[in-house]
Amino acid sequence: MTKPQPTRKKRANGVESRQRILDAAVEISGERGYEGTSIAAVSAKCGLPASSIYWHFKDKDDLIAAVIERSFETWLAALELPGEEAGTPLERVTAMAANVAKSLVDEPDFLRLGLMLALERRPVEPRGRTVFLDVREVTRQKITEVITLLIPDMDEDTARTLAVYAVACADGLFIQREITGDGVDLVAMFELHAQLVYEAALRTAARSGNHD
Amino acid sequence: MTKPQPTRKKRANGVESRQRILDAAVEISGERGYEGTSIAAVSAKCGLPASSIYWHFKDKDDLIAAVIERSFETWLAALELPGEEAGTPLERVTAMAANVAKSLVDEPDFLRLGLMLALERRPVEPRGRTVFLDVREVTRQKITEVITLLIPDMDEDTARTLAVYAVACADGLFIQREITGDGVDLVAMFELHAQLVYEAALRTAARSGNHD
DNA sequence: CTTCAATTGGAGTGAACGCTACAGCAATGA
DNA sequence: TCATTGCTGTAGCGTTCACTCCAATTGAAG
Repeated sequence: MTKPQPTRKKRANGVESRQRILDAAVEISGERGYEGTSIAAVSAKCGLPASSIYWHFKDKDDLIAAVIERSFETWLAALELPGEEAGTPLERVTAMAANVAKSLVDEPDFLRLGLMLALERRPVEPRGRTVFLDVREVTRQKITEVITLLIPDMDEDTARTLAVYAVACADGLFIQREITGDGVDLVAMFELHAQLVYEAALRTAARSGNHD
Repeated sequence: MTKPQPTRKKRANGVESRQRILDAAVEISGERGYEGTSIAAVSAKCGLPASSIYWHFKDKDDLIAAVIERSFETWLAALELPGEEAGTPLERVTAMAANVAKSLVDEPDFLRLGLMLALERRPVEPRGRTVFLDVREVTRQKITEVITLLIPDMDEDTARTLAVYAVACADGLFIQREITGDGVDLVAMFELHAQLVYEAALRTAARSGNHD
């Protein structure tokens, strides 16, 4: 078992360096955006020369995309709906929202960078932007599933609209927190948001259900 | 009346040039953000040399700030609550939201730039960022006034929280539209949003009102 | 016509940008 | 031992950046 894969982990320094570069890059790009992220700054922050960065990543675009890709799993992990034993549907939904909010407070760089990329309109779209939009799309689908799971009466179309609305507002609340800092309780705001959307969904379902 | 101000408008070309520079700058900065806005690009788009830009504006920071300042009034104009003759309170609120949405669809550059500035965290904060945050704060106060006007029972604190929530979600919905393009109806989304917030406000007021 | 201030045009500054070339080095496999 | 591989260090390439200098132009005022 010591040498079945001869082409693996010959030098462990490589993967660690890659992480250090990504750590530096996520921080800087999360603060300054795409154009504001200079290779020199990333190099200075991670302590590795520019040539090392270009050994690990094809170019700046590739680096930014890798930054977002790495945060993907962490992000999805926070997006789980607690099981039925966790309480009423409303409690489960608010708990899920609080979970997401907490992960955003802990590591805001990912979403901050993603939203900046989403807002930018540069002639050649950075790969990181499309990757982020994919993440967002997966998120939207998960929310849609949660809605249809908790409110089976609801038709697919309304559920999707509500999910779009829910995700969009979540982005806005995140930005609000970035602006106001600790002055606003993101967890509380997310819980309020989850409650409003959930109640709106209930009312909508009841309305369309009564017509049959 | 033809020459009471001898030091005014000697050469009309100046003010027009200033407008052309700002027109170019709002477009470019709305697409590429602060760092992505190069003086050379603005110069090329407005047809004036860099020296003219620097004659009208102190530096790049001053230019970006001026871009936001100029959009201030246009923005506030769209933020008016229709009078009582316009219908029920809910109709008035949704009409106001639709109005804002329309103005955002027409001229998205202002808010796109503002949100990018708001998200960025550069060592020396651009003046344009603080100007935008001021605009946002005025907006939030106006929304607060609308809520307390339409629902007098509501206490000031809850009204403010709801206003923060309403403005934040509006930003998020705008971003959603920027991502999805014409695939999402921003006006409809804003109307839905206004309705949800209004109903939530009604329920909150009723709840606290019943306790006395 | 002369004067003068308001603008424009163009050339140019040093610094920072993304990125590359290449030598050097440490560990591995033969 | 020695060539190979994986990664680092240095130096520097061409380009673009924000910004400046200053001569030229233009319309109004005296």
